[in-house]
Amino acid sequence: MVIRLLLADDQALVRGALAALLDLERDMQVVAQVGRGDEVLEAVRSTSPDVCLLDIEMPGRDGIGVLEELREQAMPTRCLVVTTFGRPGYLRRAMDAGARGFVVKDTPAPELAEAVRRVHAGVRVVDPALATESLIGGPNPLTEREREALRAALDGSPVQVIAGRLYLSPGTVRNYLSSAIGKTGTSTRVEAAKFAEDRGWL
Amino acid sequence: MVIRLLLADDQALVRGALAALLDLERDMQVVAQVGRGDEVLEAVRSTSPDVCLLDIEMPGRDGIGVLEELREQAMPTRCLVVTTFGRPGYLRRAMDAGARGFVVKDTPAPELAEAVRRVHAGVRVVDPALATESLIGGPNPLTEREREALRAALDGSPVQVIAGRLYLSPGTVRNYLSSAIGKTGTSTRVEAAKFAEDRGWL
DNA sequence: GCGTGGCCATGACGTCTGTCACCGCTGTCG
DNA sequence: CGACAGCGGTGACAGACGTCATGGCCACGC
Repeated sequence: MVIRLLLADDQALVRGALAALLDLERDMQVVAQVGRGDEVLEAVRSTSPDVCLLDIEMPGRDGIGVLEELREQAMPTRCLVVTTFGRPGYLRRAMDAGARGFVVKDTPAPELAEAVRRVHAGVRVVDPALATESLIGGPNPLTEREREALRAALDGSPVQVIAGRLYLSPGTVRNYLSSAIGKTGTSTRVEAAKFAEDRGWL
Repeated sequence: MVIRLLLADDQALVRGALAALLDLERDMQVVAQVGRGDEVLEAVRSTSPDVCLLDIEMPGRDGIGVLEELREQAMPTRCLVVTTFGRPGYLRRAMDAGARGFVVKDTPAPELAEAVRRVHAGVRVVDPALATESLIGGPNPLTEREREALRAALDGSPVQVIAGRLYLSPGTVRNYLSSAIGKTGTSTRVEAAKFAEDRGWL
């Protein structure tokens, strides 16, 4: 009656350390570890774990994408997202994408095992502090196009380059960015992009 | 004859997991864990560990600052920096600040214990891939003022704001940023700032 | 049917940005 | 001493940026 676990985290050290920690629990067993998002599905297929621990930021495919992929394939595995600092927007998107739990790596270690047990039992687990932060942050006011423009503006690229990446006219891009600047209460597109990114709006 | 360890990492889960991993080694014992940079010195004083594992990004005081502090206080502890993805500039600055080793969290777990042993034995340990990356990155071509201007430009602030923070004329700031843009081969200040940050030039 | 809102675009406007030339001042090194 | 590099500033200029008004197109809801 052990809970079979899969760990997905790009940092090998963290992954191995988490495995060591969870393997100490008598009712848990780590049956697979992967370092890339696009390796999760295959690992789930071959080992059929009870619970997946997913990081958000991974090469290959990010945690949100993995959740969507697992749901599309109707895999019975329940997923607990374990990620670095709480971007409230990630919480919303992760739960929408099918996550059964969401905790940050800053939580005390003993709580993780308990969160795994609750997820395995079918209970949804969300870090309470994150949940409140997510509510006060409010919903995402940006349109899809505004988000795309902001994502492309994150690195400071000129409007012409952004327009090229989005196959849009430079004027249109400037309009979207101007709108996003207004909605975020900032004064430059880079500030708006960072503001939105911090809230997980991108 | 066990190696006494102190762990400093802001993510409680990672910290606890690393402790679990390293405590499995017969010749190691974790004697202290802290989650903030400004708690390291006191912990070192009270537990006098043989080796410190330091993260770079921590609240309170970053890893580089901790290294400088420990050296100022002439603490005999040897420090191994264990951080997320390799910013070559961090490597250089960490070693200059007194680190005895530098590895990324992406390294295979078994190598960490070995790195700890080598640091404890007085050998300097540097991830080979990072060392080469640090060399090809070349030296930092930016002047002190250019770095300050870039740091203040990282969030996309307008020149006026940057000038206010640096107590400089807007024109001067523009000149520094223009110079930095030229040196980095970029075309906007935000791109230049990100470019420099990636190389640890800030 | 008609208002609403997102999408895409254009044009005009004023401001900000990036570049360049040039100034003086301070050190430092041959 | 003169050459040189960094620091701080000014002025001018082309181009980029942010704002606004306006237009057409489409989908949705009352």
